[in-house]
Amino acid sequence: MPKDIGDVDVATVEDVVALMRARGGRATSSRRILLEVLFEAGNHLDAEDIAEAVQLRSPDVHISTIYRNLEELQRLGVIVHSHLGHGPATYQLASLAHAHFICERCGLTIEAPDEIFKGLARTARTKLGFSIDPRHFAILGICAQCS
Amino acid sequence: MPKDIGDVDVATVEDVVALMRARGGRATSSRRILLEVLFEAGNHLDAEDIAEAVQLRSPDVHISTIYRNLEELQRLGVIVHSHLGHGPATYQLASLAHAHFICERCGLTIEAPDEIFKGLARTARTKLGFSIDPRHFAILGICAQCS
DNA sequence: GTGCTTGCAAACGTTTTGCAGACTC
DNA sequence: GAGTCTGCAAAACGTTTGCAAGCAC
Repeated sequence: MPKDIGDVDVATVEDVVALMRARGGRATSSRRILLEVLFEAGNHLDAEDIAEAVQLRSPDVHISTIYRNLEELQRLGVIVHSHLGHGPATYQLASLAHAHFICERCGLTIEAPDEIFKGLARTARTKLGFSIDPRHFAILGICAQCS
Repeated sequence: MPKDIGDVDVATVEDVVALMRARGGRATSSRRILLEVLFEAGNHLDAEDIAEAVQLRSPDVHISTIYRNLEELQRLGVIVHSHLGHGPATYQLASLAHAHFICERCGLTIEAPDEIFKGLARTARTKLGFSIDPRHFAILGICAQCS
């Protein structure tokens, strides 16, 4: 699966900080801590989860700062967000993004390997001229247990 | 593509009203008008669109009544809702539901034919035991014009 | 009359915004 | 010092809920 438009490969917190400074941004400690959390943590973190983790290291970082920095990091292509259901969006490093299957009955979340979309990607491109990126919204359905 | 769990085939407003009464519900005029709107209108109507259309015929119907009735109609399997982007959900008759491809750049919405998902559906079932219903969340990507 | 349904207002959860002060460069 | 970034409060957005009055049966 192709990366999202604008995805950037960055391996460390300092890489991203350098990128932000190169664009005229400042290297603030909220940003560094937010990035540390994103690099260390697992997937499927929503803004609230991230805020809690950041606040363990710096209690006064406000959730609006989290949102503003998440937005900026998306503009830079460092992270992406996805919608796994009706709740809050989840954020992850762009390089780790993947699609999800979610069971409508039990909520089970399966991280879908990219190969599974190869056929659909080819058909959508040849029949509709459309290049899919199946990672933004989850695909609902019924899991093995529930069916 | 299989229908959503609980989908019901109903051809007319009166069919649905009869169904609701059979379950102990009342045949109110807000409900009839809401159903008329759903049967007459095109796809991709959000709650606000529906409320406006209903209010042309009965100005005092409140949007909370619209939401309550939409929810009940979903419980009965008469309609489904889908998420085409970051805005409000859209509602349609379950029998007309279909998947969507949406361009991340220009917003173009393609109504995806069900056959296009056959391969993915088979792979997901055999590899993951998961039966997909690709109609709830749109699939993002880049359209022919934008790429 | 029973009890489902409605309108209204108020709350909800998530996200965005305006502003004045604080910080980075 | 210029301009970015922050915390806070408040608003925005789509949706849900509590309640008392209204309506279908």
